[in-house]
Amino acid sequence: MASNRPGPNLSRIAASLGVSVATVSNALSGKGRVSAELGERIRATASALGYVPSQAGRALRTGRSGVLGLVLPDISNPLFPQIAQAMEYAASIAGYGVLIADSRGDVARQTEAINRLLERGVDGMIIVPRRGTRIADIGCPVAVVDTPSTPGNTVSADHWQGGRQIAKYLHDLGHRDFLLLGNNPASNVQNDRIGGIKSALDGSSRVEVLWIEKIEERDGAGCPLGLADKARDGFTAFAAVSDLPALRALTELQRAGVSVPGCVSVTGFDDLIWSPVVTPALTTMRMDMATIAEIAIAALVEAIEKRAPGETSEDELLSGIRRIVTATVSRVPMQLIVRQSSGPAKPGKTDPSDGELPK
Amino acid sequence: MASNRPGPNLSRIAASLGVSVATVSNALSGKGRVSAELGERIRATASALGYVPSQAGRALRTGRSGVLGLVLPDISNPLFPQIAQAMEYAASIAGYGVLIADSRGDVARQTEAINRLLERGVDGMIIVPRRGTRIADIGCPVAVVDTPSTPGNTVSADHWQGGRQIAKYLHDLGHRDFLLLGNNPASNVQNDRIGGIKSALDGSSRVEVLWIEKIEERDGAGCPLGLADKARDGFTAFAAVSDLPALRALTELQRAGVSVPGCVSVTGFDDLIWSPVVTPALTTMRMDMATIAEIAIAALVEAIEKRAPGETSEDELLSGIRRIVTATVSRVPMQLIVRQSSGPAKPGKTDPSDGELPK
DNA sequence: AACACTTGATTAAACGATTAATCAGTTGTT
DNA sequence: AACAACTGATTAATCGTTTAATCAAGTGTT
Repeated sequence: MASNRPGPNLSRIAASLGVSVATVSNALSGKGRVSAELGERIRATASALGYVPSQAGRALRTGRSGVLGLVLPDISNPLFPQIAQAMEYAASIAGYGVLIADSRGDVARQTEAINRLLERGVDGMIIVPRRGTRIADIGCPVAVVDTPSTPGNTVSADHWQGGRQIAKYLHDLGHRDFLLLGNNPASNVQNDRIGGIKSALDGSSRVEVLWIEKIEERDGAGCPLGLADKARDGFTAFAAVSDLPALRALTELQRAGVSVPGCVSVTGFDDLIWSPVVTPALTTMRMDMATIAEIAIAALVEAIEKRAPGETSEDELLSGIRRIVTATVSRVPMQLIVRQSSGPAKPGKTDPSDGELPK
Repeated sequence: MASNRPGPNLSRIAASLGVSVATVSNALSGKGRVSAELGERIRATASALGYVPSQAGRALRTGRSGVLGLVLPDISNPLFPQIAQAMEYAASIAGYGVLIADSRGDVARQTEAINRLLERGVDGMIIVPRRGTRIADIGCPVAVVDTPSTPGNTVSADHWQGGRQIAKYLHDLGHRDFLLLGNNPASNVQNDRIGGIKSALDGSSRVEVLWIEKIEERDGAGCPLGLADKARDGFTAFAAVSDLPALRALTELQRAGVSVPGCVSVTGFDDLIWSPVVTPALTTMRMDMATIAEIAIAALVEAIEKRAPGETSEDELLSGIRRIVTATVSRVPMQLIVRQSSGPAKPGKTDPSDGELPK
């Protein structure tokens, strides 16, 4: 009997005040011409009746759903909570909802996930690409959050600068022998971080890079990385390009009796959930996700809302080239978080028996 | 000039075949009466033109958006990637999209987040409540994923059984002195896990519970938990109710020179991302998120789709009481993942110098 | 041949909001 | 006084889909 959608609609408000729906719509959107007095009365009864505009009706008419898609091809990424939280917050401030899409780590299914979002009529998408995948042209504005060195990147943390900063910090502590730990050399983010670290270290330092996935291909997943041997070889700074390999390094070294930070220092990137609670707590570089999300969403929303209906001519021109939005600020500085896993480099050979600073 | 939504709509297909839109709609949905031959022709041209139905139009007409809301009040929870991934997958199979909502850990903002979802017209929601928050009646079907002991729980892992299982495993290894590590006693999930563990240990074992947040209230966040002292007191099994405290215990013990699993065993819950890669890799209990998500989504979808339009009478009856959906299977078994952080209990006093099995 | 069914299609009315076009008054200008 | 300009409101069309109601034609029964 009753209408299947709960709550009042525009016409119910209009009827209860004896005015037309158009006037109610105008009053609530503030667009047409409505007298101040009537406008006030309309707003009052609208909120009294608990009016909630129907997104479906609005979407149908305006052609905009008010929803953005968030594509994280590597959803198992421990950064996901941070990203999702920041994006959802920034989007909700801008009046948008966030629809998630997952391609279960499979690069081929990334397209499928994107299509699902398009079918749901998202107005734009935020894509955090997996390992430098290039984003093909899709039918809506896209913000790409990867790394500044990637062509087409909209906004991201300044991974290179982050690398320089952690390198400088360790160098200032006296470290001259750096073992860098990465997962996969195909990752633009990891390469930038490593590039930044290397660029900050002049010829006075020794730098070696260990790619974990390559080692695992040979020795199996979860295999030991032989870091204690590296410590014996004189490496004192174990700088991982993410907190996951940093944690791996920390536990492997600890297990082998190498004291951290007594003998060697271990640092990470991203300030993941566990970094403050492990012992010793992890020194790391944090991304300013809130700012990154804010910029990405703002750029996206601008691209969505500036396109007045019926600009297909210019649109066609753009779509052939790219629909990837740009932002004036595209690199957001990273922040050094100093905790207990890093300390002054011990002069001379590493001695597993010293440096047990308790606490 | 051109229509602002790209791609063809029903009427374009209808026009190009010289039939009515209703016939096209019937053919594509398979609902009305259409001759087999024409139906085939319609489907062919629809896919040839790349027809994608407008969710907005459909939503407006049917009153259903095809979108579910996912509410995770504690989004910084490291389980989030697992949950989001599983839910999104199960939902996409059922033809639904997933809109995320975050209340930034703030219990008060949970209502706000739920309202945002309602305003976007979600057809139902999955709520993973924060620490036993009771879900008030909201305007749509809700699936609650918490713990079987919570009233109103739709489906969840069988945390109690998981506790029994890990306890039995450790007991069989010879452990008799258990230190259980939890974060917060207000969490139903953690209490159930602890309850399960305790229930599996008869009088022959010593069991003590450490609530980390209580210790941190006194000593500050990230403070040492004094676990090495506990090991000295004779505790050999450190069973945490989540992998985060387990990792904390592991690193704190290692740092203090207590060998794991040589001197003591450490176990966790949830099989979080880092569990396989730390040294020693963490023995833990895994939830079957895929199954949980499948059940939750199925129950939700059934509640959504069974409600024929205009059942407000019965609806009113229900809404006053509860709109929380139920599933026939409400507890999903957990799975023991044995890795290297657990081993046989050493008889006699703990000696920090032994048990360095280098794998 | 008159009638009832079935089949295959069309017509038309929603769903709820937005907005261009229009209209009736009122005020202002010359 | 006549006309323009402005104000405050209404009318009506539109977005794309679904679906109940209707209709025309063919089939079968008596």
